[in-house]
Amino acid sequence: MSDRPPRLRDVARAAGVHVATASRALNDETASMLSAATVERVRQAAEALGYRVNGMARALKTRRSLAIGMLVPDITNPFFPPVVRGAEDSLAKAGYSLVLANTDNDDQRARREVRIMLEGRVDGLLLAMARRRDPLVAELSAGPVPVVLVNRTVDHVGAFAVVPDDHAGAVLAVEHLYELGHRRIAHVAGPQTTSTGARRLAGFTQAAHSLGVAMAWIEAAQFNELEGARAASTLLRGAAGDHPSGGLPLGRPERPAAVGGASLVRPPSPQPRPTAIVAANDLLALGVLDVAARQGLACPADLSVVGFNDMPFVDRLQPPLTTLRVAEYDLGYRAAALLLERLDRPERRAETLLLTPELVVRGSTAPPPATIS
Amino acid sequence: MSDRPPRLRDVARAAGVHVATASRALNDETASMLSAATVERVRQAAEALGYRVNGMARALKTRRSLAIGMLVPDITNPFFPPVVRGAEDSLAKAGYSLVLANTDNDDQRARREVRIMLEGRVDGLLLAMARRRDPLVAELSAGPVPVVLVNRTVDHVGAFAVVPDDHAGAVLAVEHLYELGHRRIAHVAGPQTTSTGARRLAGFTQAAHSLGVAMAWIEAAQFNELEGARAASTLLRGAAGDHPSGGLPLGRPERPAAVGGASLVRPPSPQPRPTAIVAANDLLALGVLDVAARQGLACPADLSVVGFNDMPFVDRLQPPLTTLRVAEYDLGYRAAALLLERLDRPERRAETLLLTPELVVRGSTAPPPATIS
DNA sequence: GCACAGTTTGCAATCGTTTGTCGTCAGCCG
DNA sequence: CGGCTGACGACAAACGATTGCAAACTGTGC
Repeated sequence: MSDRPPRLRDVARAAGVHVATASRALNDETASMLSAATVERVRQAAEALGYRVNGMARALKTRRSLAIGMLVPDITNPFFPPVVRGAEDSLAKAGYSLVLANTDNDDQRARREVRIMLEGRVDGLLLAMARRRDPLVAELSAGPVPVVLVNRTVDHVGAFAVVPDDHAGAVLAVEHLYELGHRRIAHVAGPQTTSTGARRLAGFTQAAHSLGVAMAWIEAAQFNELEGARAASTLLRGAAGDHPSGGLPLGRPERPAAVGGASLVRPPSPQPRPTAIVAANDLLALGVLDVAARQGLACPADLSVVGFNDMPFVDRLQPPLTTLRVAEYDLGYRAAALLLERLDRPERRAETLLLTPELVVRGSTAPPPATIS
Repeated sequence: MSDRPPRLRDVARAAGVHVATASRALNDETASMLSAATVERVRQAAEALGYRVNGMARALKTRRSLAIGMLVPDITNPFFPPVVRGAEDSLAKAGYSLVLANTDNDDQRARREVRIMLEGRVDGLLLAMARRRDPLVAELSAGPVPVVLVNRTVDHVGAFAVVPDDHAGAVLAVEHLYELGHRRIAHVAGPQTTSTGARRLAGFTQAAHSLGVAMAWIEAAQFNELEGARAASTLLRGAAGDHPSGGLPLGRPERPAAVGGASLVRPPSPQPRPTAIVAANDLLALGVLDVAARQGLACPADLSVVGFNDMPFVDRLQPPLTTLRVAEYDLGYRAAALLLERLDRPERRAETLLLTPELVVRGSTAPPPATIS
């Protein structure tokens, strides 16, 4: 208790060898240089003394901390725990530790955390909070440690990233609604500063356009229920404008003018309201459902709603939410695996891995109400 | 890119001072030993070179890594993210990093993670996975770094812990049901190997006893929906036994004999089924609701259900769940704060902080159905 | 019996800081 | 003018491992 923990020197002395020999004996890669007897003797001594290698000293010498830093906007958002879990499992398997920090989408806080992590000499960074043009991500990518983006990526080419195929997912959602008979579909888009927000919108508009359905969309300022409700109340105020010319450039929709946090592609006009809404994620969908209920619209009888992500427990809502399942665990797992690979092969070329979402049809989508129109 | 990052030596040379002087200039506590001019000159040089202190070297010298390890059973369980978040916020404020690992309630995995963390020389440990008699926790408490338990504690006295007042919470739940008119109340108890499971059961039985209501309870093997369903199906099979003599010793109920993972305090007898069920946590409550629905029992008309924890989204279930809100964020925040204090004052005496839960009445509880009995 | 090859092991430098101790120098008072 | 007192800053010794290189030792073949 009072005496300090044993050092390698103590082990060496106990085993009657030099400290260098002890080091080699304890290290699996170098143990083969030594005779089996010596290795055994050293290991016994280490065991007996309760020796534990000093990671700081080792890291200082080897320039490897065996730690990876991960930045998420907010672990409290139900989307992220599985991602973190996947990353942790992947890293643990390789003997790495996960250092976690929340950024709250706050650039200042993110920079602070990054500085601490970099000073702590993490070997790499997993970033789940990237914006499409993110100066911090740009700096970091040019920095001393390899970076892999998760879930959200940047517009700039040349990043390492593991993200869901947002575009394809949105197309799936629209096609599903189309097949049910919907011809007026709206989208509550996520913040267009994020790749997820932008690509889902792009997929939505492209699918709507190529299927020839009337559409409208609004950008939510954040991925949360409040913003979802705000957007929905505009969309459902009989305000859904017909927007047949909506094909935006694939994957890079232009940013619409924002109006008080939410923006309209077309000014409200006395058009019939949409019969279905695709939300850019489940949290937004929850907001939509709230507003619909408040306005006396039954889901799915009067309004179909599709979410995105298949967060835990959305299958237990009333009605259970139709949504796009993205393999969150895999997102984290693959991203961490990619990062670990890069540590070994630094010359590796940039690559983006797209994970295809799966449409999960539940109770919140149904054929549109029969109308005279 | 190709050249190594600048070292303190480089900064010192650029500023024209000795490396020791540079070190002091960059350190807020020691900067006062130097003239203002020198400090300024060194800081300018550091800034210009983009100097970043090498945490490994510093940690090696100071024996402080500025990192805290945290072990949770599974970050994917919605209860834990707020706890982790609270801990991270608390630590970040003090300049510490959070190293996170999942144990899956697996002792082997936990030991592995702990070893890695200790080798990485974390300064302290936050443990959210303790069992009532946990040899690992015992070893760790006697180990080289301070330990603070979160959410779950151990039976052995002398631990540092921040946990919800489980006993009081369970009493609140029973009293609430009693006031609604319920006189036959059952409990789906959590695993009795955990303090949360045991103390909630103790509170339940004590309250039931002192109010003189008929009660029964079953132990679930784990805190999840499946086990909740299993327990409920037994409890609702008209199998709820009258159990007036159930007062168990306060805070330390004896472990009942387990029967295939779930155990009955009394063998099933043809008694009327309970009109209300208190579940030891929200996940178990979800399982109860599933079974009730499957058996055609309406909640709350035929059966009232109370959960525990107020997990995210249980307010959006149908019906919204009545539950006990424990301040999860605070749990993590306070635990981390306590740990940090211990780092400064190692002689500090053990203490347990109990956070009182708050009863949140929602739609899943109502007066019992009027019966002839 | 010796040179040589091959295997083991020891030596010592190094990683980048922090910090106790000691010199130096300027200013001030007597 | 000399000695004393602080204030600054430099020296050098750690912290505990890893690793290139060289020495020592073992056995073998001639």
